[in-house]
Amino acid sequence: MPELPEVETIKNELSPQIIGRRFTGITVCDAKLVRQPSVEEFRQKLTGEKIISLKRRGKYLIFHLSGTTMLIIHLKMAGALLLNPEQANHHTRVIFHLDNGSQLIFTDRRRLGAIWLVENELTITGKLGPEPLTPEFTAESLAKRLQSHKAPIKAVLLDQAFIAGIGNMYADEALFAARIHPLRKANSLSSQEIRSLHKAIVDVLRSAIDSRGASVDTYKLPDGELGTAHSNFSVAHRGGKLCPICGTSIQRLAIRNRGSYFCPNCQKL
DNA sequence: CTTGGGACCTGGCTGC
DNA sequence: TGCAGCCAGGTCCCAA
Repeated sequence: MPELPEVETIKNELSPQIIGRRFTGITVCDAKLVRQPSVEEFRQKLTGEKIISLKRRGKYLIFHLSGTTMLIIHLKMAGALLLNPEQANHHTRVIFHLDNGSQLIFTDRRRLGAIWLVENELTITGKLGPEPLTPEFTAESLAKRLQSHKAPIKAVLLDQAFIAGIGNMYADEALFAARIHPLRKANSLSSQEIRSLHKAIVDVLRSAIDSRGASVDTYKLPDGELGTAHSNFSVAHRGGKLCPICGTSIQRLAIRNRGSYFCPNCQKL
């Protein structure tokens, strides 16, 4: 599932391949994924545009273009961006043709992904909370903002308006690393626990980026390779397996209809 | 404002 | 063997 480390990795590995290239044509195989504007307008406006830079905000990929618009892509659950894949993929939704003959292919088995072409990126990303890997994200700012939330800490970490980029896997991993039960009310954490959580969030995300993301389910890098961050997971996607610290069986709990994995011994309520 | 539940979407897996 | 139903989860929408 693409979360912050996966989208960051895609951005890093795609950038040198596509910066400076121009779109020579767009093939839309599944109109559902093009959210804005109409498919026809999308194709017309994007064709001929040059890619100036590639950025990430939360889990969104943002292509800055030579004209006044920008291309924004969200991979949601099962999306991937593949550059010149060797095999045809029957989940291909959109093909971006580049002026060096390359094809950038958006595949998405579950059709949940989304693409926009907008004048102002804030119409899409404006509601996002702080980026966890920037200096603005401190233990102090985290503590202050947690005070007004009494929902389970797991639910608050998944709220993109509270903090951008954390998804189900890395929320579970960060809470485990900080030894915090996912059902703890956000405003009940001690300042020591908040410092641990802040460090855990940063460590978990940085470590996953170092491993080029986690390839659970369908996540692939633009060159078709897999990330390895999932092999370092302690609890995420490890229901019934043993806690690497104490050997207790990892439990699953549904929070906001999301599977939450934790160690009942290391993360007590 | 915060919160929590359902919907979207497809495919792999499980159990009868 | 077939098939119903669960599970995976990022985000939007709506109701309380």
